Amino acid sequence: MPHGSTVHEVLTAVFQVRPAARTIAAGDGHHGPHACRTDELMVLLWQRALDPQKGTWSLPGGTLGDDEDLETSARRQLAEKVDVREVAHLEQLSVFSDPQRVPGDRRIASTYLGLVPLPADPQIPADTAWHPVSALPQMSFDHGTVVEHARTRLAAKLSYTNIAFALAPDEFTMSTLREIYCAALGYQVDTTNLQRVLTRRGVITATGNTARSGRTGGRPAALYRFTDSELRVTDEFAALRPPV
Amino acid sequence: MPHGSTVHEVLTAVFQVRPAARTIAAGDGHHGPHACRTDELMVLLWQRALDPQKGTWSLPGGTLGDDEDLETSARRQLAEKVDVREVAHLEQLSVFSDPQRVPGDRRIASTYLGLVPLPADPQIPADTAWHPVSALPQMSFDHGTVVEHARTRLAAKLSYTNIAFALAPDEFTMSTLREIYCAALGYQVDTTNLQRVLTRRGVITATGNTARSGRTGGRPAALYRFTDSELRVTDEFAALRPPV
DNA sequence: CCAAAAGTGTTACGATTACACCCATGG
DNA sequence: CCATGGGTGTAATCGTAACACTTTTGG
Repeated sequence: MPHGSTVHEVLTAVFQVRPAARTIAAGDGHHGPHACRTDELMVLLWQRALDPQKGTWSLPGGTLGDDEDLETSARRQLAEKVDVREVAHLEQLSVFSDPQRVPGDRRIASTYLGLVPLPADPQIPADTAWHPVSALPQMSFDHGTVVEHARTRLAAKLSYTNIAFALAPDEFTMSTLREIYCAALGYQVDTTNLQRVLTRRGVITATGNTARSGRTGGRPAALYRFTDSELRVTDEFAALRPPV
Repeated sequence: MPHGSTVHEVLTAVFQVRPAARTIAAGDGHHGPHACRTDELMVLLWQRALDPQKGTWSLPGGTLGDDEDLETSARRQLAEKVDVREVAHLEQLSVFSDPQRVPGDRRIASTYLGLVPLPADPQIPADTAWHPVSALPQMSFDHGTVVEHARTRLAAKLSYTNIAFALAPDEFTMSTLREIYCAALGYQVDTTNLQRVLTRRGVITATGNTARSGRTGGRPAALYRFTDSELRVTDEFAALRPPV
């Protein structure tokens, strides 16, 4: 065999919608009536302290163990290495198998998309940080491509599945849910229509409870929850639907 | 290490729409005006001559080589082992990584969906045969699950991409295309609407040529071709479309 | 009473489906 | 000239987008 060993690794793009930690220039105090600015979709990365590619940012992950399957491995890596346990949804993306994708021994990477719901704020190690998906730092190897795939997959599934359950808190107002969709999709979403679409499809259910109004007044919002806490396809066919 | 070696294998579910080779009871000579009966979606399988699971049917594939990536490997296996080279589209499905999925040394399987267009009729080895996806034989290991995933993926993508280019001949009539969609989806599709949907989306283009009418008469059909010969998403968002 | 936030209703539009009807060809 | 398959047109439907308007709260 011309090669040394081949190992199989797992890489996970962990996403969460989080308050944007940007330094806002003071004076720009006005928000449009539907501004999607406060929250942003972020991805969890750690910075390499050693070569190769010292200083670049990597996805959490590691080598697949002999007795675990990929999903188990992904969950283990997240728990052990970045202390993240609140992953509400984990799904496989594609495999990166180019023999030259990393220097040294061959590493075949199976990649995952992981979603962490809103209230969680895991303690993460010092070399680890959340980065806005819209402004990634210098990424290691092909990890930037993985994040891009993950973002694309998430945006697509927001449109025809209930996948947002894994980004939202247990109970939420429509405004909060709208923030989440805006952050994840990267464009404005109308609250009214969001409510109607998700209700029609049975994705969300009103709990009957209401939130208190904020300090600035305003009518108290009704609270909703996701009907299921597991991925469900709600609009399978864009066209050529099966006959009733 | 408690284990022997771990190998990475590639398995491909190769689909083609083919005439159903069923023994039809004579006398049932009538077809409904839109019968989707003549053609059927079939998958290429080979029968194991040795244990484990001797006699069961397997997907074509094999071990990943040291210097090739997964897609290259899949193409190589199909060319070498079942002599199939006319694969117009190949895409990754999921990875099967359960340590116990096959007896003996661990095998991690990356699975693929491959599509062969209509006019092709590759010479296949003696232990190999096309089987209707709707009536699979006794399958080896988890290969039945792979076929099921592949079928689901194909059906979904028929609805929002141009993936049918990889099942259709270069030039075709709408009737032929309808046969293909019916076979792949497993339910009736209206020719008129199929034409309109695909034309509106720019998926198919009229070539200007016409086919000759059959022996029984009938108006000659216009010929079409797919605009692209590579996968393209034509209807990304079922809902929550980005604002214009 | 005013601003702010939430909820409701209405309209318009786009895409798809279903189906009736007209056209061209071979026997 | 008639059966057969192909093509065109139209109406009904469904779901979503856009937006104006009403309701409820805090100051």
